[in-house]
Amino acid sequence: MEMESDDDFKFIKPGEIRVRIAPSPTGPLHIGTARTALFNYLFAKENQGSFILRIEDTDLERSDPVFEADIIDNLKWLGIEWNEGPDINGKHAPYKQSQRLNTYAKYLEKLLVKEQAYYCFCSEEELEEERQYKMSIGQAPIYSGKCKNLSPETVKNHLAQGKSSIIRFKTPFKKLAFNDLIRGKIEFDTSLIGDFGIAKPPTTFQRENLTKQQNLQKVVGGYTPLYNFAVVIDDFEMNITYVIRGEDHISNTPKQILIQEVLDFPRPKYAHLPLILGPDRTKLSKRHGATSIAEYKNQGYLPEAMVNFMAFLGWNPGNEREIYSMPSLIKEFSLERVQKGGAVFNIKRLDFLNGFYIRQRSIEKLTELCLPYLIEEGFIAPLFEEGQYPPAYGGMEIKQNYRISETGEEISFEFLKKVIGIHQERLKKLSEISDLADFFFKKKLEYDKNLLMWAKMGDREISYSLDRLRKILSKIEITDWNKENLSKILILEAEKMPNKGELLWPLRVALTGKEASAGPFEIAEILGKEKTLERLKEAIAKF
RNA sequence: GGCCCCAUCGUCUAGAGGCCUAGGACGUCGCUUUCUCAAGGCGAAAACACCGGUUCAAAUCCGGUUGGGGCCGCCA
Repeated sequence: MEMESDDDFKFIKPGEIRVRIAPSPTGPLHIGTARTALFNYLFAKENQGSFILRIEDTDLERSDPVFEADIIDNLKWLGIEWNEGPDINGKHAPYKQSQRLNTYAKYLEKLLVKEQAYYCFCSEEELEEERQYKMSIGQAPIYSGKCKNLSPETVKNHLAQGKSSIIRFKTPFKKLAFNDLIRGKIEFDTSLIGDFGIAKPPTTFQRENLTKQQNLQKVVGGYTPLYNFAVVIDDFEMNITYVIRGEDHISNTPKQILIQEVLDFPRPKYAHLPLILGPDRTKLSKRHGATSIAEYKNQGYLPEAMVNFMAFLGWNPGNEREIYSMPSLIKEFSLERVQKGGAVFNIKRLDFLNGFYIRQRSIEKLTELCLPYLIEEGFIAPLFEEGQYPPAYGGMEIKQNYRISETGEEISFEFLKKVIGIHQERLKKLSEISDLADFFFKKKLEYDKNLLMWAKMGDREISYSLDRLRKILSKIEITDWNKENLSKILILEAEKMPNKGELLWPLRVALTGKEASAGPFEIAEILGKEKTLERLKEAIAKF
């Protein structure tokens, strides 16, 4: 479905603030893109403006619908929603450049006719050589303009022969300045830019894919637009008033302004955000570790933590408050308070915020969030009637009964809530629940008997403590088996010892097999009398 | 190499000429609590890159130096 540019954006309100995020679907949603999206979103919301998602998929070979879906899903997961786009089933789809090729062709033709763009037949090898040479003699590595003055006949002949070419913009020489909302005046000498490419011929792959859906004849010679050109056309057509993007686009800005000027487009306001940096202070990239939002989501970071964290990468409200939800960010955000310098991605801070938000969640909600990790680990499996097992976890009802894989025992959602509940304040990310709570789902605990020893206890003392525990606990009625009672009785008993640890440490280790864990009383309560005694017996057997 | 951008604790930052003996947060360390680990409370160490200038007064303004980064694609 080709869109006709002339009618697409008729609904735009005059004076409206309009921003966009323009990711290319050549990889999953990157943390940097997400942060840029967030700043655009906050700015739009704060000003009752429009926030647009535009998928920049002109490079068909590198673009992948999988990544497009990833970008959309994760933007939504973060709570960053666009409010405009082609109507699909009553919902706004994102704009896609691949569906707007006719629009680009129209303007490309215009530039060609006005002789503000020209065909360049130089080979890529030739160009690369030129670049290297210019760099070696200390010059700006720009295109020489060799094909700029080719005669119309020569061009026609080359084209007729099918000689490979790209279309270049005829960069005028001038001093150019723009006002950056974050950095102030930025100046360029355009003679140092060179004639950059604005459209390339389609590859065979592209041609095959295009002919199915596009009216190729309408595209000038089948050329597809390149970034700097497509952006200018789209930002104009979509009436973008503020371009808020990463600092890495500063040097693209004069190119885009030049095209705007030639085409008589108004100039949007620009704001270039500082980059997100790795620990080595270079642009955050794959080699620094996880860079996609999806990876963080899978590790068990909460969207509110991600949003709070990303907002403070290069921005702060100017007061001492550090915890912000999306609505409060919308209220407080301002471009004026955005930093100029790059911000190092500090995972420790993200962990802190995530832990904080985990502690804010209700236990019920937290349990729902944690269960997938326990299922994934194979500790538990949802219970289903015969043949009812759904294909993927996604469609499943979470609040239901489960089966412990190792023991076959059936457990309720309420039981799991208790398990998660005692670990709430220990979790930094959801995925950690498996290591923290594994002992609830194991048939037999594996641990060294030395772990049972607290301080300077010897075998005799341990045996005594464990035996004592077994005796006392077995006398407690099952109806009295709760952490309050257990605590009352056991603390009293422990106080008879030289040190409480001599009784409580062995108990906790016997129940968990761990050096560090939640408290023994709450664990014993959840485990139940039978299992608690069983584990004590197993511990005693080690001596 | 050329052009552009940037510069306060390890990190994110407050600071718009005197409120600065430079504030907060994460992290680190200590104390507290405690059977352990967390969480919580209290506390500590920790920064204005350098050199000039302007000014009675500079982290704040100006110039330079140094350092760091980004971009220089038939990617976006």
